[in-house]
Amino acid sequence: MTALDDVLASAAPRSLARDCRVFNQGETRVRAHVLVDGWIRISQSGSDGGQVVLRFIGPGDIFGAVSLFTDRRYPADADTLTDATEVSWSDKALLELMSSHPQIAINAIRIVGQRLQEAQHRVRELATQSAERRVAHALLRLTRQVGTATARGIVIRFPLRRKDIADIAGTTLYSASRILSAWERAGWLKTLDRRIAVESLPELARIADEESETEGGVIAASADRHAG
Amino acid sequence: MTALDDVLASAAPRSLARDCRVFNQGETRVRAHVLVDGWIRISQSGSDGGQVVLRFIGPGDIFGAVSLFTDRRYPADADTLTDATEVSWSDKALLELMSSHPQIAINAIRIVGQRLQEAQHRVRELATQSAERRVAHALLRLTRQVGTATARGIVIRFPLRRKDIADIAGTTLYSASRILSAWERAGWLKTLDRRIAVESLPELARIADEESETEGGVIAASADRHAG
DNA sequence: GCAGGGATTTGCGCAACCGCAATTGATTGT
DNA sequence: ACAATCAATTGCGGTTGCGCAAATCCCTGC
Repeated sequence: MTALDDVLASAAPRSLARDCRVFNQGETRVRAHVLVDGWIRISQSGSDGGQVVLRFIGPGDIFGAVSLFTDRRYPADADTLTDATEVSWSDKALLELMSSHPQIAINAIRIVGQRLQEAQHRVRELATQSAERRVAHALLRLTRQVGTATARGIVIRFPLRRKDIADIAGTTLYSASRILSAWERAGWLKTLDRRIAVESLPELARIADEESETEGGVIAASADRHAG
Repeated sequence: MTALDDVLASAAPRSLARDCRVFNQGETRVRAHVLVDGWIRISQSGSDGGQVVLRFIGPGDIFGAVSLFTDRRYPADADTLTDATEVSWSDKALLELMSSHPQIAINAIRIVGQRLQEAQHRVRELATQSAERRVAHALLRLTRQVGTATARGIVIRFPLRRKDIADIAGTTLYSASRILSAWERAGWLKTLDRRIAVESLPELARIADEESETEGGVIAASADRHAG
């Protein structure tokens, strides 16, 4: 029997409607999931109200799997952003698969390792960079991961509220709103029906990478304009 | 041949002096390391000056291994905090070990998975909590990971500068200094020769967990005292 | 014991950013 | 079409925390 046969034999498929909870942070009946179709948001919230979006899951991505190896509780919430289809495996099935096909385990290390590096990169960003730069980075990553080139610019595949952007970039609803509407004013992007269309990637990249040479972001610049 | 025999046969041991660089961020001759003895600091710096401490490595911990599975560059710097001994494996040796002993790969997933969860937890902390709370959390983690109970309280095993604390908690040298000296004034800890001794864990835990009910940390409280 | 150099503290001013509150704009259900 | 709900914007004031600069502390080497 090939690895693929084994994998498929033990998989449990499921259909999910839009805007529904796939699993809850803290839940203990953990399974390893792979998204076949659609989009899912993984977010974590603290005992205080604080919340962050950890990542977006697209077709082909694994999610919820790490918890099988740690404390057997999901570390975050998963919500569908669109209609979606997933398959999942029990801990027992997954361990058997990995034992008989070590390459599966090795691939898993690659994936988890990449996410670890991303998370650590994000830790540095949050610890050292300004809110505006973080929003710029967040948008750049989104365009790369889930952007579609159109006549209006690069459109992000699913609707995002200001609060979502804030939770991705690690700032507040208000700051996110101010930053984004400043960029709209500058003509670098547009939001239409919660869907963000980036029209000038280079400008965002400039904000994101700038050596903070007191050139200031758009917010500071527009404040100057009011004063002058 | 047992798994352990295989592992030992392909290991390369090395001795390291204190305060020396084990590997550099970006280096491409990557190996998987295990620390046998001593302590190591893993830190990441950006093209701007920004720097964060990602974690401390103690006896028995793996480090630098994830890079074998991702882009084959170390994602951070590693420096010894004490004299140390490590063993390491080439990518080839590690992959062979994992292929012939899947349990090794599965254990690796557990370890990387735990670190991923820690990193994500830290992302949330940085995105949502105050600098003072983050310093409190950092100290609590340090006491748990590398604390020794003594007559003077729980002492952290290796010397830490204020800048180190700042890089761990994601704040600045100045803020870290103000926060820690406020806590010293309150009698909750002492620093002696760069070594921090925590005398009142409960107070730190209170700061770390408080629902931010405007009870305020020590900094705000002492400002009040000056004003009053 | 003394000079030198890093580490730390702290006053001060300032920039970033938070968050309420009020308004406007958009979306949905009946 | 209209009310009700939800999202977004923005003025304003307040807080946090950054960061320079100067003073002090403390360790190390001579």
